[in-house]
Amino acid sequence: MARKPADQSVDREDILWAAAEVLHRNGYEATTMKDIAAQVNLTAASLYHHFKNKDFLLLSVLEVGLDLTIAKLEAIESSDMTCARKLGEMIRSHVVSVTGNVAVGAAMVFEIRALLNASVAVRNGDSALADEFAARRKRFFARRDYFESLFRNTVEAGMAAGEFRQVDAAIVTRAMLGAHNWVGVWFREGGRLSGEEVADVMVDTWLAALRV
Amino acid sequence: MARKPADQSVDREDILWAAAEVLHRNGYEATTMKDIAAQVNLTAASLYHHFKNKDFLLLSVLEVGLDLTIAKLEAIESSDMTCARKLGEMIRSHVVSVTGNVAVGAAMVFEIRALLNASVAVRNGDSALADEFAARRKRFFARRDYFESLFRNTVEAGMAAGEFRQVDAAIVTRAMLGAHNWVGVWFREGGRLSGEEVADVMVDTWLAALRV
DNA sequence: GAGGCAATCAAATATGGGTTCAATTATAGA
DNA sequence: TCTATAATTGAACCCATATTTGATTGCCTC
Repeated sequence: MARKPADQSVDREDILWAAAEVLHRNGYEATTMKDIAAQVNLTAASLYHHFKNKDFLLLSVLEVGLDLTIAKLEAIESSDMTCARKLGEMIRSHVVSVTGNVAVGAAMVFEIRALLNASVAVRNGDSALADEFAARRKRFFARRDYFESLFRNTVEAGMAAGEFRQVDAAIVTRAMLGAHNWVGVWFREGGRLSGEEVADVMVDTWLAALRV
Repeated sequence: MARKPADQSVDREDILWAAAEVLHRNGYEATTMKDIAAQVNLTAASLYHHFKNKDFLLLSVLEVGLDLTIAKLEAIESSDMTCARKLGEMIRSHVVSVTGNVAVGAAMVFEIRALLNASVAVRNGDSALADEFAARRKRFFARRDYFESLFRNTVEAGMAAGEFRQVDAAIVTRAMLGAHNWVGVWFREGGRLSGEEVADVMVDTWLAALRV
């Protein structure tokens, strides 16, 4: 009943992935600290050694997922392909991310509302914690907006370059992201199509929607 | 502290809409019976006069939302327009539903997982209730599949008729529904575009994606 | 206007879940 | 080898929440 041997100990990372997994299955409110802990063979109490509380844990999951996705997108954006190529690669990358790690993908999508309501710190009356959380949450949403802008900018650039037809880039971008996010809901490993194949269909669909 | 005068009494319907509202704001698990009750000036206890328990209440909300949407879609499907016209109308109808009643729309989307996990009856050990719930839930999911099929069939019919290019109808349909569902997440009354206008963009986008 | 049903509530119950705490042990470094 | 630190735990705490119960009162019908 104490520290585990080094070869079976878990770190922050492990907990994050486990949490993503459980979060995907149950949703934030329905996910208990015990559930998450069980996934890594810990007790609920142990989680508090790694995270301040449940809200921070959730937020960390979302941050990690978002960062991973953004990193891939940035690499594509800074390449020198045509806008159409770029957009295609971005779509593929996003969809593959979602299918490859449904947990994080779905968490990203569905737990954001929980994040908005998050208020454990407030309930506790610990205003320092509450402030820190508010700040991090704000940063997260800013980053999510940035994520969205990577797609939107590419769409707009493509229109400017005459590669795409004229559309309401903001709405079309959100339609696109909605379609991708939704994949995390219905996609099942071992189904008719692989993640790559779903991604192919998406790329084809959106490029068709935008073709001049 | 008893029955309210007839002119201010609430019925099942009122509670359902109120619940949809709160559910949209907070999500299933974070929504308390008290929250819902407050929305209609009742106490939590009173809700149990109208619904067996929280799970049944949620399920009822989803059923109502789905039924409304399906009714509109069926009317369109049974008309004698071209497939393209039909699909356009279906998209418009769906998107307008979502923007016009974000509560139900979002509940539809986001609370389905809660529905999957729903287990109050089970927790209670009341197996009669559990069975009844399981049956209704099953029916709900069947109906949701039917809802999806209304779109998919139209896409397929359009392909067969040569109105649409050849695509993976199943995936494209889900992409479409994902895009629409997502509208419930970001749409805000009083934003740059009205619900109708958003619907227009969606129609345009999907018909473009499918045009030969 | 009496009886019965419908709708409501306050209060009590039970339980689950987040969180804290003090104690315990592995590990790394001196 | 000794010590400080990191990781982990069981148990306790506290509170919010779903649900039950029994009583109360408006309303409709005969």
